[in-house]
Amino acid sequence: MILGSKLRTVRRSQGKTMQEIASAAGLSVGFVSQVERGIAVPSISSLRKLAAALEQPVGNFLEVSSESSQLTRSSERLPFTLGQNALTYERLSHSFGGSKLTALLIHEPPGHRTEPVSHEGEELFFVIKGEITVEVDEERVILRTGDSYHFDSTRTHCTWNHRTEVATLLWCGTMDVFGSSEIESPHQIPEKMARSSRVSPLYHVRMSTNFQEDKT
Amino acid sequence: MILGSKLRTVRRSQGKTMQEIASAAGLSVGFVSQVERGIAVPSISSLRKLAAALEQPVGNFLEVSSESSQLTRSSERLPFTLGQNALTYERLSHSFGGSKLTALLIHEPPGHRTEPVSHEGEELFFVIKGEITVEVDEERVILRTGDSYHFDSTRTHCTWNHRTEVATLLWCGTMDVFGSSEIESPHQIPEKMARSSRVSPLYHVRMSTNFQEDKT
DNA sequence: TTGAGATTTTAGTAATATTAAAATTCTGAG
DNA sequence: CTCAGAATTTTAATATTACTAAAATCTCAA
Repeated sequence: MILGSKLRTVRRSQGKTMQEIASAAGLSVGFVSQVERGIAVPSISSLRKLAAALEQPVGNFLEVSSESSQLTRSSERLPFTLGQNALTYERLSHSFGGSKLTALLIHEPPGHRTEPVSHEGEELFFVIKGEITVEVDEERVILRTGDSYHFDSTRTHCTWNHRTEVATLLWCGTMDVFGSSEIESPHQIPEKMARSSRVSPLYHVRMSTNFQEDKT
Repeated sequence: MILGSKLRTVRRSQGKTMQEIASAAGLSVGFVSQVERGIAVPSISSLRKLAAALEQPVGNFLEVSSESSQLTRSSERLPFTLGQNALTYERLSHSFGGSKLTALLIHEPPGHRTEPVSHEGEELFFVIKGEITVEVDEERVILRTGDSYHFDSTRTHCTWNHRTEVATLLWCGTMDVFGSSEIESPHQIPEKMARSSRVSPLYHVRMSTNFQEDKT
C-alpha cells in the first residue's frame, strides 16, 4: 500500500514519532500505525489531518510513484517552436507516476509577448540570459540575467521580451503539462500541448494548428 | 464543500453526465450526485476511481490554492556557505501557503561530494556551467553544461563535482525546504536548514555547527 | 404537452473508520 | 548486558457512514 508507506517515509524523514503525528492530527496512535502498515485506510478527512500534521499537501500521499529518472542532454534535446512568433522551448523534465515538476528551457525572441492567463499550480522563472518583463496581477517586474521570480499561477500573469536579443529562461512549475505519455515523437508533444490550458509559458501563445520542429 | 464542487466543475467542463462518470468509476449515479453536492464523502478508493474517470490526478480535488509571489534579484541574493568544503547556494524560490516548489542556485566546488540519501519528493538538476556526476540507485550519469536530470527523490542519490572548476547548477524540487517562515536574516535560514533532513543538495553535506555568510 | 434522459431523493445495511487498552517491541543509558 | 520508558503493534469492539437500488423529480427538445 503506497499511501501508508509514504506517510511513514515522510514521518521518519522528519524525525517524528507516531505519537506526535497522531496527537497533532487528533487521531489515535493505533490507527496511525495501521494506516502506515496498510491495515487500515483513512477517510479523506483523516488523511487531511495527517497531511497537515506532516506539513505536506494531501496529494503527496495519493499520487502513484514509480521509479524513473530521465536525463536530458543539451545536444539531444529537440527544440520545439510554437506559433509564428517563434518561441522555442526544450523540455528538461519528464513525467513519471505522481510527478509534479515540469521544467522547460525557453528561448523567448525579442518582442514576443504572451497573453494574460491564470491557472492552477505555481511557477518560477530564472533568467539564464537576457531580460524579460513579468506581469503578475498587473504588477510589473523586469527580470535580468540571474534574477528569478516565483509566484502562484492562479494569479493573472503574462511575460514579454522587451529587449532586442533572445532571452533564455529556465521555467519550472508544478503542473503536469505533458501528461503521462512518454515522448514518442516530436509531433506527439505539440499536439498534446495544443490542448493543454495549463502550461503557463506556452498557453499564452496564440497557436496555429501547424507545429513544426525547429531544425536549428 | 470544495471536493464535490470541484468534481462537478471538472465533469461539466468535460461535457460528461453523471451517469457516464459513475459507470466509468464503477459507482452508483446516486452516490456521485451526493458526493458532488457535498452530501456524501467518498472513500479514498472511490475518489481515485472518480479521478480516473475524469482523467485527473487525485490531488486536483483535494488541494487548496493561495496567492503570493516573490522576486529574487541576482544582485540581492545572499549566498550561503555550508560546511568547510564550501558549497554555496542561493535561494530562488520562496514559500507561500501550499507552495511545493523549491529552487536553488548552487555553486558546487571541485571535489565536493554529497552523501547518498533518499527522501520524499522529486528533483531536477540543470547544469548552467561546468560538470557534475549524479548517481541514482547506483546508476551514474555525467551532466555537462546544459544537461538536466530529473528523478524521484525516494531513490538513493548523490552528486559530486569531478572537475577542477566550480559547477553552477539550478536545482528545483518539490519538497518544502525552508518551511513557511519568511526570510528575516541570513542566519535564520541556515539554522532552519541545519535541522532539515529533506534538502537533497544540502542534506548530504556534513555540516559544521558554524555557518557563515559568504562575503564574496 | 410529452417523453426520454439526467439528476435527486429515500431508505437501508454491510463494511469499515477509528477507538481504547493491552501486549509487544525498540532504544538508549548505565 | 540489563532495564525502564518510549514507541509501536495488536486486539476487540462499535458508531458511523460509504455506497447501493429504486423511486421520484427535474430538464429540455420536439
